[in-house]
Amino acid sequence: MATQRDVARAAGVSLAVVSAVVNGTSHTRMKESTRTRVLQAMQQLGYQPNQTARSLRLNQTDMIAMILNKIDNPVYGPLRHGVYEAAAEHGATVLLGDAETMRSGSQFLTRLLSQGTVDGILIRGEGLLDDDVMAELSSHPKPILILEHALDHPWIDIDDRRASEIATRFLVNLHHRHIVFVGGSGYISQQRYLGYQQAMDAAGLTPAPHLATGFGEQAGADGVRQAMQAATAPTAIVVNNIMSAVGVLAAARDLGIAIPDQLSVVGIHDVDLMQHLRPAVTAVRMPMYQLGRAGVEALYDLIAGRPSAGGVITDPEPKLVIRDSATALTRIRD
Amino acid sequence: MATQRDVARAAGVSLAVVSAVVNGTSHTRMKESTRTRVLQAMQQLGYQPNQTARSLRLNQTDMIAMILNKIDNPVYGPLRHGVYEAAAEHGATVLLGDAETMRSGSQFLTRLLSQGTVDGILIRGEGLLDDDVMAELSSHPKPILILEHALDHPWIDIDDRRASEIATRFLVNLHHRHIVFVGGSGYISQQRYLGYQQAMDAAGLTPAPHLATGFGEQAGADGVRQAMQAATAPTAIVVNNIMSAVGVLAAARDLGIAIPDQLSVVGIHDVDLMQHLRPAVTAVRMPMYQLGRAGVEALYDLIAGRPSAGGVITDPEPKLVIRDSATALTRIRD
DNA sequence: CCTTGTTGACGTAACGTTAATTCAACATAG
DNA sequence: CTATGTTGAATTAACGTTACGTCAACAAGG
Repeated sequence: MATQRDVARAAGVSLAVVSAVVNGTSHTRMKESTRTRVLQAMQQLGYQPNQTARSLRLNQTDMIAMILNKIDNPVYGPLRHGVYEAAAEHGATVLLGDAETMRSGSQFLTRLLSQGTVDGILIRGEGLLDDDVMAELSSHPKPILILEHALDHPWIDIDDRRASEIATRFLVNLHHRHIVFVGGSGYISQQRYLGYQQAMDAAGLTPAPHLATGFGEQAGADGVRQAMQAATAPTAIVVNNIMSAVGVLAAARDLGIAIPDQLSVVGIHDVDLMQHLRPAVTAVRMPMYQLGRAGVEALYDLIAGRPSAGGVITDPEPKLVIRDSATALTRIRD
Repeated sequence: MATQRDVARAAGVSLAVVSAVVNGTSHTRMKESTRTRVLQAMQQLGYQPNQTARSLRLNQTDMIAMILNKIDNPVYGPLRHGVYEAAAEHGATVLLGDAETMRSGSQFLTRLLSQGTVDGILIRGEGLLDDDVMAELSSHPKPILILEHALDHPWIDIDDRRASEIATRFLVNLHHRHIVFVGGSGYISQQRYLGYQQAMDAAGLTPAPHLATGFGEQAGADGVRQAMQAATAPTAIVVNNIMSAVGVLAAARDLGIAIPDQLSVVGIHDVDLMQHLRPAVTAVRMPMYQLGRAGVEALYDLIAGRPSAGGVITDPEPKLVIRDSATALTRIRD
């Protein structure tokens, strides 16, 4: 492939001029005629800049890594979009990795740890990374930003507590009194349980214990089964994880429980799928796209050595999307 | 950060020795004691190799790009796993891009086209890339492998025709006679329609015209609605796209059609979600993981200048996973 | 004794880019 | 006419690696 040297030779100018043309440096000036001559030579030779050489020289790769705990989770779709978009605006490309494969010594981790791979790292799912992996990453000279609540790193997160509070309050307003929270483990589930608790308390209702069955479809199914075994079965469920909601629907059908007539369901996080399920699932939409964008901006603040704006995103609030899986309780029970 | 030069100084050896220790070169030899001294110095200084410099020197980045037409499609989960795994075995990292954002002049495309970004490119969804984008990519000196049927490039694909043939034959064996194919546009849908046609012909049945409603949930719903409007409504449907199957279930429910009692449904491609829907969806599992692995291997053949094994993957055959969405037709209609 | 081979290492030239430094040619002001 | 600027460019030193070529020291074989 043609290099700047070839272009310089073809255009009859020095290397410096070609470089200046390539990235519009003001320091090395030239006549407009020279510029076009260089541009023509580039065209003719099919010159393509060499990223590697550029990165070496500038000590900057224009790549950032994003590590997700479960890359397949559809809630990450908008997050990824936000990150890709914002990264592109910064002229950067995204290297996507899965937390599950990030073991110590793995190819991806080794790559990340080596110099000149990425300019910064975004992580969602810090809790799922082994401690030694986090330690290795932390020793990396490039900045790290966590896309959830964190203690040892700059972070930015969505308002999980508020989301479940909104979901719970919605059910309270539909006259439900026995509402249960089907959740999982970890800080995020805990926050969501807190929001549930808060809304229950505010309504003068007794919060049920946290049914921490885990993540995913099976967890939702398990949650429903456990909940329905209680002395007084709940009339409504707040589901921690949107994929769990799928399991909740399945388990309810299997148990012969009609949704929403016998059991109302509200999910946290909204994905396209929810509107195509039957019944379509009422869910709280979280600003994942904005989280992605804000994460990249904060990371670039860090990269530039500027103070980075972190904390919980409150501007686009979690938003309830009402569909068919929750309905008002007409027959008051106790 | 410490460089090889620093390590060399600390260990009292030359640069060449450090480099040899780092990548086990046989040309430059050394005493075992020297080797351990270098290793110790590395440890002490926290030396991390610089990928960028390495790439520049070797003209090889140990990265490959994978471009998917709809990155969020869950059927790509196993494909991605296969690609990531096989790439890691080759010491390479994967740069994931979405065909939707690959416009001419976009950040990602520009990056791909520049030298020293990736060693090769994997594409699924060639048809969705603009012609000028494909032309630009093709002019790239690094090899390109298409993960579906292609004319202008080496390719490797799954057996779509066989898949729908299997699905259709299954329904035929359940005594269905009015079977319809809900599909979309493009080569893949066409192949699947062909498989359907083939199975229908083999059973002496008349294939219905291709109901090409597109991709995704809405397409599935549209397909059902159209199919049920026919003079003789079908008793079974083969759904081209797995996400369409979700839409089929929803539309059937909305129309008051019981699945599988009034309408049997078989999907092509299987994803976790299918077993959690109600009814759980009978589907043909495609070897997407193997496609990913085989794609990487073929790409590395190309990179090494070896002849690459392409064509349709037949070893793990498409496999029917029987669940609850299809049942035998007992009441013979006409 | 010289020749040949082996062990263990060193020096250095690239790879392609960027940016600091230098400089010739010419114009303008005093 | 000289001093001072400006325009338009060329030279060159890195950035961190890798691998080729070289070489000293020593051993063994004739």
